[in-house]
Amino acid sequence: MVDNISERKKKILKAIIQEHILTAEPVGSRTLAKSYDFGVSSATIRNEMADLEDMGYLKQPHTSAGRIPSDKGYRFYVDVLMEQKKVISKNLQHSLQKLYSKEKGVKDIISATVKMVSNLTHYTAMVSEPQLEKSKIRKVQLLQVTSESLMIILITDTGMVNNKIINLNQDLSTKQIRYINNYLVDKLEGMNLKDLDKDFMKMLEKELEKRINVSRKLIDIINDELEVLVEPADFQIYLGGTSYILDQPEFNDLETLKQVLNILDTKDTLRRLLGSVSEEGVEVKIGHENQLKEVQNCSLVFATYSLNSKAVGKIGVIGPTRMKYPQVISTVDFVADMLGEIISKSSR
Amino acid sequence: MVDNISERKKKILKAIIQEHILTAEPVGSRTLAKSYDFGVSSATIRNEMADLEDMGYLKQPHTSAGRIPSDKGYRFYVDVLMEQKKVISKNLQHSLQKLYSKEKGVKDIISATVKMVSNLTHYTAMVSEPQLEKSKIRKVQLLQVTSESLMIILITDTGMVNNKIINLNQDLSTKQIRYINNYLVDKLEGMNLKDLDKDFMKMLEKELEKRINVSRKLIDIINDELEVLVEPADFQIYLGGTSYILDQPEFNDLETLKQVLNILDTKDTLRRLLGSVSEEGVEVKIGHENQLKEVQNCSLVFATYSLNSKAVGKIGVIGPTRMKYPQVISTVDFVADMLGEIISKSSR
DNA sequence: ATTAGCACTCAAGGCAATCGAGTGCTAACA
DNA sequence: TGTTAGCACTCGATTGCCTTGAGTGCTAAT
Repeated sequence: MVDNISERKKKILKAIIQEHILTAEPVGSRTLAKSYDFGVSSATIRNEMADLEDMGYLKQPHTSAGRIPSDKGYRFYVDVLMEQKKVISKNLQHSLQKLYSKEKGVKDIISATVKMVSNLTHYTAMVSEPQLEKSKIRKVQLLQVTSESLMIILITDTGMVNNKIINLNQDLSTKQIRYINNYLVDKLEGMNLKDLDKDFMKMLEKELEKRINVSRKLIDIINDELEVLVEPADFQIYLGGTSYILDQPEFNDLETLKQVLNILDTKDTLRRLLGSVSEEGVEVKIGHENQLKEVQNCSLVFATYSLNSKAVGKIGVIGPTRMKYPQVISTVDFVADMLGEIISKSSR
Repeated sequence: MVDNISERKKKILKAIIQEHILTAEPVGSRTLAKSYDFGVSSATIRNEMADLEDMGYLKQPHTSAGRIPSDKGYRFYVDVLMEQKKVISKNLQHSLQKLYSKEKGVKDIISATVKMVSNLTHYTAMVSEPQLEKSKIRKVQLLQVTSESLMIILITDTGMVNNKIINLNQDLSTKQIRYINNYLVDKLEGMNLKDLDKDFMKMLEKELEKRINVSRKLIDIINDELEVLVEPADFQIYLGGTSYILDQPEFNDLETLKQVLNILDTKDTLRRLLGSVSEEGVEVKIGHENQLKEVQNCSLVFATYSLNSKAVGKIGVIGPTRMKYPQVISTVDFVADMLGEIISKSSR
């Protein structure tokens, strides 16, 4: 259902939202008439504001106060009213590239990114690692660690390196290891990780058993460990700028503050918060549009970043619904692109 | 300089501190006389309290209030007065072991530990990974990733796995790689990481250059990357239970709260906070005993954990100076032991 | 449709009074 | 000489009251 909303109402709504984002205070008709030049009196604006409140774009904290935007108001602002900022200075771009240049691997790049985004936006930022199920296996390697334990190492085309120790509880000859290794290399390299499902594991198990002269139990172990290794449920999320939350007057209340910090403290909920990597481009979740009730007075802005034009991870910002959407959206968008590029380059 | 302090004063001081730890309020002579049975009147206690204040163990927030312990008071409490809690229930021990059993590697074990400690103590907890410079190299492996890039993998006896991609910008034959690999294995495995210093790298560089038929530049690159890989400066610190800070009334003030959260948000300062792994056993830093002024209204309790009876990492708790020292100290101590055991087992 | 005017509302801030937990001091007592 | 009862005093916290002022909604005039 599309509200029929006059040009003047739009202008006023936009002004109210921008003013509120700046001041964090309820906006009254007087101030509005003074600061902005609408060519109408405060009384007229009052009427328009009353209309906008009826339509659900604004609300009043209490009877004798000005108006603040509702979630719906912000939504309309983001979708329609707001002017996109597209300009990121070349300077910035350059200094970012320099910042990245001395990092050690994907994980370090992500650490640096999350710090950067939070510093640029002055909100708390988070970045998820490239998701395994979106990646291809580039390299598999078994490595003997002790006489009874192996390490399996997995390198993906997204530059992620996973590894896990496998305890065999029995000796294995170098030759046997080499054989299994070659077999795994042959079967797994180049494979999409999402195809590495139960069926495939069964098949792998059978074939291994048929071909080589090791106990069934051993193969079981190796398979189990491999399965855990590619478990998608526990990808890391990097967090930065937590203390920026405290700058926001809407979190002066300790109870709400605690709710949010609790969310940020638990990797599990963080993962749910970021959600799955599906949509392309920038996504904005305002207040009650979020599933988790603990963050329904927050807004989230995220973008996916891609390797080889395949979305593999997310980068996001969390702040109060009264957020500087234009800046944040353009920053997140820009950095996401950048991050994709850098990771591609570093893992090429 | 040892204060001569009577038994009765000790008893009173101990009572004041325990009362204050419980209530977070200044403790007055009236309440003290009522709750505890000293067999003397509040007036006498008042006199004793005045003495204790003169000696520096107590202080008054303002003239007409009760007393609260000073840092010196807490120090005396921890060193002399406090009764150590030594009992950790078998139940707990068991459930911990179970919790650990399904973890993937050292890093996951540490994640679980930090969460556990914060939940047990209700303070913010931190754990550092096993420090590289304390470890031996157990395994080195070069792995060809693409035609122009290698990965070098390093496994230590502490179970840490480090890796780094090396971009060569030139092709290298499998044979050459195998040669370099074997050379590195031969030279590095079994070596103490702290001996891998500039001199050693120089030597390595020279020898490699002499023996194999690759460009000087290539060797430079490999050496550089290896150097970065064993850089001790950037070991991770895992953090958990950040939001417990908010439960403490002493951090109701947003300014002090922000100071502390800022510290916790920056890995670098966190590292300084935990400090180097030197002393054995449990260490308690109370208020101004801390170097960083941002945490001088906090207390830190940490213990080192050891692998093969060599201290390799730290596990710590941060909270207000009004901390439940007996519980925290015994918990941290216990978990540190446990963690060492578990990691040893998992990386054996 | 717009606007000036006016009565009304209500959070916030200032102020004074009160409360009460706690102190220090003094004088009496064992 | 150490202990205690008693008392005046202090001072933060709480409470209630008043004022202020930004803001609204309604009405009547333009």
